[in-house]
Amino acid sequence: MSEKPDYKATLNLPQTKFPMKANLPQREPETLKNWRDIDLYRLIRRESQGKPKFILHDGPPYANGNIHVGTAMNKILKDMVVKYKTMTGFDSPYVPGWDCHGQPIEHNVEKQLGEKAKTISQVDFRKLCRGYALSFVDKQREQFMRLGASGDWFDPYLTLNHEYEATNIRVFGELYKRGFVYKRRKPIHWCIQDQTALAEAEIEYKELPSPSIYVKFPLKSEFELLKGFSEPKFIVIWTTTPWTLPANVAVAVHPDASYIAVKTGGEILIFAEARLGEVNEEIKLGNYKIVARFKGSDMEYLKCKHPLFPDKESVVVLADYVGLDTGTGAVHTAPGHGQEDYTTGLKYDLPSPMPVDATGHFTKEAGQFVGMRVFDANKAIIDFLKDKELLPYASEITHAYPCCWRCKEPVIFRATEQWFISMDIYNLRGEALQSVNKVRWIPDWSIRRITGMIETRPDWCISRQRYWGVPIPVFYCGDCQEEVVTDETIDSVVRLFEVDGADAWFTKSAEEILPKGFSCPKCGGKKLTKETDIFDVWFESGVSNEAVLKTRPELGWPADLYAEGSDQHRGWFQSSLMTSVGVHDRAPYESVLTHGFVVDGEGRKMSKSLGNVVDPLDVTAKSGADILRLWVASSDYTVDIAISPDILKHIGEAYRRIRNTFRFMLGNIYDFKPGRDDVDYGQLQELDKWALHEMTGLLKNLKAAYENYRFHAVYRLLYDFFTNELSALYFDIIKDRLYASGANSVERRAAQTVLFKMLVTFTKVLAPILAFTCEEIWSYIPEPIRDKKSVHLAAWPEPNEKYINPEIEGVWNKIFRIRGEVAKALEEARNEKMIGNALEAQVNLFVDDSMREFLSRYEDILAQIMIVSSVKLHPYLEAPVDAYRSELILDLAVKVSPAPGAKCERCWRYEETVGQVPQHPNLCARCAAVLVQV
RNA sequence: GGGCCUAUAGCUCAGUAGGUUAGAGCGCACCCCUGAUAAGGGUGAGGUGGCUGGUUCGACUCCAGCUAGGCCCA
Repeated sequence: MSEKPDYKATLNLPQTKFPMKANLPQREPETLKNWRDIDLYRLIRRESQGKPKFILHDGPPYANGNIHVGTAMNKILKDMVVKYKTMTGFDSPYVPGWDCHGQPIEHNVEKQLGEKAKTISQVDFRKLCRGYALSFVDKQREQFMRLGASGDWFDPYLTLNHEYEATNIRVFGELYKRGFVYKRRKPIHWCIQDQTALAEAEIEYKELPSPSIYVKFPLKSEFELLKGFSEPKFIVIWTTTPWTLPANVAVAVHPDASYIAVKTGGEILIFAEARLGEVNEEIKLGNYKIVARFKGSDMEYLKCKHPLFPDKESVVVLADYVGLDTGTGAVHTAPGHGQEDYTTGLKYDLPSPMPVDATGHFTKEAGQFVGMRVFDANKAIIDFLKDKELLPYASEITHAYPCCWRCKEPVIFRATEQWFISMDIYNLRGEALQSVNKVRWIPDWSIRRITGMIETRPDWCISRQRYWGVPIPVFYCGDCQEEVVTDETIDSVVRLFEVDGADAWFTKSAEEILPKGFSCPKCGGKKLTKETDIFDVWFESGVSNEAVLKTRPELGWPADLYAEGSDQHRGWFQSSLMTSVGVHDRAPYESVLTHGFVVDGEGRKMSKSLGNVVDPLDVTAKSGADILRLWVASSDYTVDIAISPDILKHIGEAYRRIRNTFRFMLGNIYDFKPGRDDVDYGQLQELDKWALHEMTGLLKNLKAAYENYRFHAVYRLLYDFFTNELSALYFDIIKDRLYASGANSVERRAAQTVLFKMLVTFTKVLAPILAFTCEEIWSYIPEPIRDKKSVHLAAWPEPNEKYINPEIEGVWNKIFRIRGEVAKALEEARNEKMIGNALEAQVNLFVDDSMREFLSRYEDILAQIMIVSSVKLHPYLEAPVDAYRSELILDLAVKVSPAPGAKCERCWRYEETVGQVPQHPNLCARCAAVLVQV
């Protein structure tokens, strides 16, 4: 029985326990547990001590619901920044935060309470809100941590913390002192049933009938363009809310629209020309004549008599929003009853009467209509107008009308006193714009957006009529009604909140809060009352730079970076800017990075109704957080980024490619001991030097990409390198050396030296992205190199200039170009069934003299590089007609022929040296020598 | 309706300051290998550059309009 020697066993084949299958959903939680066990975050803090700071300040997500793919992406992005900065020598603490107050939480707690919501005390209600918010902080914390984000998760900042709440007061006090704060009436949605203000999200629209009437406003001013007519003149308006007429102060017309004066039956009516047809149908103009035609702007500042109160006036104003699709092109304007009217009122400095009380009844300001409920007053007003012959048309229409989410009754717009931060009194707008210019905005169009928004934004309304939030710390004198805000009052509230939190505002009286014997600075009154409004939550999150960056010793102000979605140009970027500029005259950040929104594969936003929602928890559970992280890294976040099952599938495939590349490196260094087996640079083969050169160039590009937060460039650079330079070239070529050469031979150790360097380098360089996988790989790296407990503690691999070798790059680019052409020729030979494995081939290269001279220097390794058994050089002119002719390289022909010699049973190359060594008749000389040595 | 932004192969991305047949990787097809093996290698087929006009000798690249989509306003 002749047994063939088992030559396979004599090869140095890869060995590693690093599994090919990632099994991330199981493995990642183990890694997380390990990080927790060693308290990685503290370890990093300790090792970073004394290094320069890099502060990425976390924008607080709202403590409500589960995280979604957008928030997940945001946290991953931030984590990649922090991990990178940490590795590159910065002390980069990350303190996550949560926005814990506000209407949505209040709303959900109310829903849970049901009927009980109406009887529960304010203090008890706030307790429930707090519990609700904290429960979601817990939930989201787990979810964020699962993504691999490193941070001070168990000591986050919460806007409901006492000290944080106190900061609001301090900042408000400062802004007040500097004169930015003022009070003014502004219309808001108001439910007259529940007697409460409503947020936009608490409004439901229902189809309801409303009166539809035309009202004639008698023209009081002399109108130049109608000078020749003695008839009474009227501007005709259309409205569906007659009850708002008592608050009328103006009639708005479109500046550019054409208006006409129509003479009919002894009077002249003015309305938009475009509306003539319908107006005629509705008020039956009869025998009419157009006596004048003019632009809306011609009527500006004309005065009308108020149709209900003859001693009052209504002025004609211009407004772009006046539409010509319905009505008369003239709009009754009551600044207290509508958003647009309010804006127009501000522009023209109109008074803003509010003749409606909180219960929806007219006050005495409404004259003869006093005491009526607004919706009931419609009829009375219509009758009154009919009586005065100011009502040319009355009917009814059905349209979408806003209703209260809770009681389902129609709501009204009602002006109430609100607190504002002025953009212009002390030029906060201008200061903010200047500050913006000193900030680095990424991407660069971001500055256009923030600038445009600041230029046009209205004053900031910081008050809400709510329970769940931080009270606005203002007192009122019971005697002179004056608002009282002094250093003293602010200090006492700050101290109170620091100890007892904002709840104390609701449990203590003004007297208890204020210092003993405090009296009104103006009149000396002693009976003070408290403001009932609370802060807009944007004000709260806006002061985070003050409450967090300035108070936590490990942080610093201003932040180096804010990184949020592009919606925050209006939100947090701005609220933070305004509070900071208002108090410190500069932005709270040095740079701001903004990313787009997550959309589906078609670029559409995610919505339940479209059924295209991707749940990050789902992805993590099924594929792993590293898949999600790789997806984030692979996407260009400066625009909207897409996610879909299909995209995730591709990411999964890319992940496997990356993982296998590492597995190859790990598998081939199993017997390599750094410090013992390293080969000096000078002893490396040229190909090895080429690999190090390429790696060094890559490292430089990677650093530049990371520095500019261009993670998708990092991903692409690495992925392409793994595929093109490593898998297809370097790895493929060195396999022969690694497997077949003597285990301790220089050529094998040389390749291992390079592999080892690459392994360590790439593990580090990918760690900010594949946080889990790189940690896993790290645990497989031999001890002396793995001096840190975690790859995230490791120092960034800086490029080694020694490896830069442009000459080698030139040479090998040339060789690889030829290799590419050889591959094509081999493919043809394969298709012709001449060969299968390329090792069955001999490659005959027909090249011109200079090329031949160049290649002859590499003649003995060309076969190895082409991964064929033999390469022979010939003059180009000798190329046979059936040779493959290159289209890429001038004067290059390739003729593939069967390799001479016999197949070595160990290395599978066809060698004429097979059989030279008698003990191993089936081996080539090289392999035989290896075995003899052993 | 307004502001900012996007639109290059099925997917993710490159494309320098307008200039030869628009690139890469993945995926796909076919082939090889079976000593990276639920791996690896090779070859190849895929693009009216959202659409319509304009400027130019020449436009994916500049301008205008339109369409689709995103964020923020109204």
